[in-house]
Amino acid sequence: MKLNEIDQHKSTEEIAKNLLGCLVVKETEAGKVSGWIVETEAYLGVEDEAAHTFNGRKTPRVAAMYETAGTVYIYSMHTHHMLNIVTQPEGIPHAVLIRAIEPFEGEDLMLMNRQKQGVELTNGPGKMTKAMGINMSDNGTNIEEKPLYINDSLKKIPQVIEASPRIGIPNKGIWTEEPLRYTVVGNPYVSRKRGKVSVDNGWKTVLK
DNA sequence: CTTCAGATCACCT
DNA sequence: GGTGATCTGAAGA
Repeated sequence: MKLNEIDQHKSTEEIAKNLLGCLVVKETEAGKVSGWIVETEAYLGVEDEAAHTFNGRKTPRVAAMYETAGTVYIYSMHTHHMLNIVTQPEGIPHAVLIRAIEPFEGEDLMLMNRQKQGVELTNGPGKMTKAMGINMSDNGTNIEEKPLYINDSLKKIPQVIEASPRIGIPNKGIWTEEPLRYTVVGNPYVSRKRGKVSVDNGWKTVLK
């Protein structure tokens, strides 16, 4: 499948916004799980102090970041995994972190993986990867191919997209405050959410 | 409701 | 040996 959202001519910030509303799908032996992306963050390669590739750092762990657009980069930390998608041509280590999803298919499988209910199922980067069964075996694979892929033919459109500072980035100069985090306003699965939930979970009504 | 410490480990220095 | 792109449960306001 060809992904319109990952166009190498677009900026990483633009792609981060376009990915909101896309469906992430993981197919495992146990079954299929999927959910709509409701929260992303942009990481801007060598100049971004908050990125793992700041100042051109290139170690085995971050190697996938330097691959072509659409490559999956998994970062593990504190026994949690985080899902990233490379956004630029080979050699330019920009990526978008998928921070939260709204469950669609396979919610029963997510419940088994997480032992949590409601928004706690997928409202954070480590939570959604655990719920969907995403792990290091997905590192370096392509987001346009199974078993982990994005389906943009069922895309939802956010009513309002909000930009805010990224989470967990202290003491990184201007990069701590830079609004590179994008959320679907009013969606209950957005992490660290305050305020109330919108009708339709913040999605525009489908008019087809 | 909000804040905070501890878990726990791969990877870097 | 030190450090996190986090999560959780417990304690405080």
